[in-house]
Amino acid sequence: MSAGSRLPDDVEPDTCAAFRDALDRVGSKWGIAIIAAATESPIRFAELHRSIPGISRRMLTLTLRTLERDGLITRTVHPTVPPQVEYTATPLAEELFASTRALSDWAENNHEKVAAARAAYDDNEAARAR
Amino acid sequence: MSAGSRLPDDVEPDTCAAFRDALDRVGSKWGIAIIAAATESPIRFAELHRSIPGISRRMLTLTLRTLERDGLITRTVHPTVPPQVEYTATPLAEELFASTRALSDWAENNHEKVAAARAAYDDNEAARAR
DNA sequence: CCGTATCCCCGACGATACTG
DNA sequence: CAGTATCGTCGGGGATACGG
Repeated sequence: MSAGSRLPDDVEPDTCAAFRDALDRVGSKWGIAIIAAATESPIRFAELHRSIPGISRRMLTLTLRTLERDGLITRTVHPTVPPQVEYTATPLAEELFASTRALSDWAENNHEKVAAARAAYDDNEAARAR
Repeated sequence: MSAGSRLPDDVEPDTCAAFRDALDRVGSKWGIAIIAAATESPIRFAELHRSIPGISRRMLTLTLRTLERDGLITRTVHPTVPPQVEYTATPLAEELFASTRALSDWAENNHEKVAAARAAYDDNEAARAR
């Protein structure tokens, strides 16, 4: 975009800014799990709560609200007794979820390499401490 | 892996666990920016500090250590006076960075949709409050 | 030039109890 | 069933100052 600069090349701020932006949408502790659970079939609050181990009702509510606000989740209230509420991931969320795959795959494929690097690093540290 | 269950289909925990795992590596505030700045050419501490606006020396050091520990950044000390240290992203980090692209692209392409969704939601909220 | 050491703040998250 | 209210914790990250 810019003409050449003399510096060794500046960082592209746009790319990593966009990444941070994505994280603001889906980087929270439960965001992705909720979207994953709500893709392709509507799911009720209690089901959601059951299918995501460890989440509290509070965080479920909060995260759902954020996702809804960002247009990633649709909330449908059926005025029955007892009340019934269904959540569905929007197409936007499904695209987002798909874009997540590359990163997940990387993590899955390279988890061991990272673990090995850590072990080596920590070993070195321990040795240095002696 | 498991035989079929009767439930409406449980979430795949592996996928989103892997995503969370990736975030543990590169989800910190400055992680990606540092990797981006250190790809394809070694870069010195001070240069890094200059090319990433807003980062403190403290966070630069801390994040670099984590990345180094995970095998994503290589640290090379040249024993000169004054001291000179160069950081380079490893091939592993470059793969990781590449896997980041899909998400960044999504954010760039859909930023406006999200903004619109927010505006609509907040409008609704404001109306409901009256 | 390349970091470390301290102190502090704030927002994400969890636990628990209550409500329509 | 589907939330809300309140309180407390914990750690990431910023400001500042010092050291090799």
